[in-house]
Amino acid sequence: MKQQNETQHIVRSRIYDNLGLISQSIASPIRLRILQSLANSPCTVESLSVKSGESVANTSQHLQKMLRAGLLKCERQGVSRVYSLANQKVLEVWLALQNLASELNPQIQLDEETLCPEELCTPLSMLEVLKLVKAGKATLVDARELEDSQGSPIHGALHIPPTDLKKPSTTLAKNKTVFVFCRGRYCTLANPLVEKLRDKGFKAFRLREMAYEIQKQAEEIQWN
Amino acid sequence: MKQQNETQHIVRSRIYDNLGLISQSIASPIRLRILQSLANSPCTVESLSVKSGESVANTSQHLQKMLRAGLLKCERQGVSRVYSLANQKVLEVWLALQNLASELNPQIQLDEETLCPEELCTPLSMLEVLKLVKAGKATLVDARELEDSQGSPIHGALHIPPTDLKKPSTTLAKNKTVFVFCRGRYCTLANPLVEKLRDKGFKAFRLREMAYEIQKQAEEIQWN
DNA sequence: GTTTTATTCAAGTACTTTATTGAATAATTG
DNA sequence: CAATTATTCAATAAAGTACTTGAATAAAAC
Repeated sequence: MKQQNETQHIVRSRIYDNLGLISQSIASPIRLRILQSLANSPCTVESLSVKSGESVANTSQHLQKMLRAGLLKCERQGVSRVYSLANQKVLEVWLALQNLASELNPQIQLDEETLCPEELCTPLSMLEVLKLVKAGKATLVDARELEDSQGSPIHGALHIPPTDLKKPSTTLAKNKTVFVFCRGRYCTLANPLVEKLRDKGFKAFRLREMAYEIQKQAEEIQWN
Repeated sequence: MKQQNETQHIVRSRIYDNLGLISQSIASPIRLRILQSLANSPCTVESLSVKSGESVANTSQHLQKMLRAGLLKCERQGVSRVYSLANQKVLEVWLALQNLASELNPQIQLDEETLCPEELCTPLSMLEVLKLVKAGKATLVDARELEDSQGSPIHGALHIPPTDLKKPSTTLAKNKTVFVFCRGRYCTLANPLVEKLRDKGFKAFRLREMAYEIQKQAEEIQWN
């Protein structure tokens, strides 16, 4: 009995040490940026280095830290190595952290409002939006870069990349409300598109959610 | 337009810095232990120091780190200060982290099995268990210490603290299955109780979930 | 109003993490 | 097979974090 308690104590310590390691491996602004990039599409070291604004060597080191903790996987593709999330649970932690932050910190609330103004956002819940889309009463638009749109495609969404802003190559049904999403609450790609569409007389709104959240919600609808 | 992009860049940097700060503030085995303790009931510095096995001064410093990040709140109660979670979103991050860890790391999977053996656990989902309990076909038992049971009481659960193991002061209906919960997947308080009940001829199982998860699920049932 | 109790603070040392540099590697291309 | 490309490695300096110690604080009890 005493021995058993000792074993439990050791095992528990090992668990908490491992949990510490995993949480350490996401605990840095740069690594969170990387995670956010990888949330949308797998990337090479160089492209992550550009996106995060860090040197290649530094980016590589951050990637390896997360790789060692098991958060990422890495595969060769020609000359490059392509990193991606090991697992969708990584995204769940990242989302939980975003939710926590915006609840805890008034500064973050203000900053989120700057990037993703209330006025542009729909008052509807994502569930309601998706139901409208499914019923053919609304159009869902993906405003992300081509790379991300291909990395995590959303079924039923029309892709209008930032490059198409000036010369919109697609025609949207005028009588349907348009809901635009991008890489989530800290991304502003959807904003100019919503504004442009409103100028043209559309009813247009942006969603705060990132593609993964939309995908997840859409899957849930399937089963009900 | 250029200026707007610059503003967005600054704002985004500030958000990521803040997110980094928050994630830093949970990234340590000791602080995760503290979080786990606080998930069940508010605690004084001294009791957390005992639970985590660290000196009072060190515990206090860890607490202040989380307090500064906004994760905790603190109020005086007589001579002592009582710390508690600022917000349930903190728990959501902690749970997401646990889920991630047990998916990523085979070592953690093994260790979890040691603390919370499959053989003791119910194959039913928590939703199914709660429905049985609600229908009066099963008994829900809280195996936590008195302090935790009072800190986060679960409506409809019968409390059998560890001290009651030898002289069970309560009588359970023999014809109902018994489901026991404690502080969650790294806690072993429920195990001896389940074994004891099985010896006595009960159908008894433990739940892996912590009180907060049970509470949350129970609330969801209310609305359906 | 002195003592007790619970907690924090300040200072110090040991350790870890970060970003930078330039060299090393290893698959691919010419 | 030499050159190119994408990435990692190794070494370093600077910054930040962790734990300990003993003193300081501040509310409560005597």
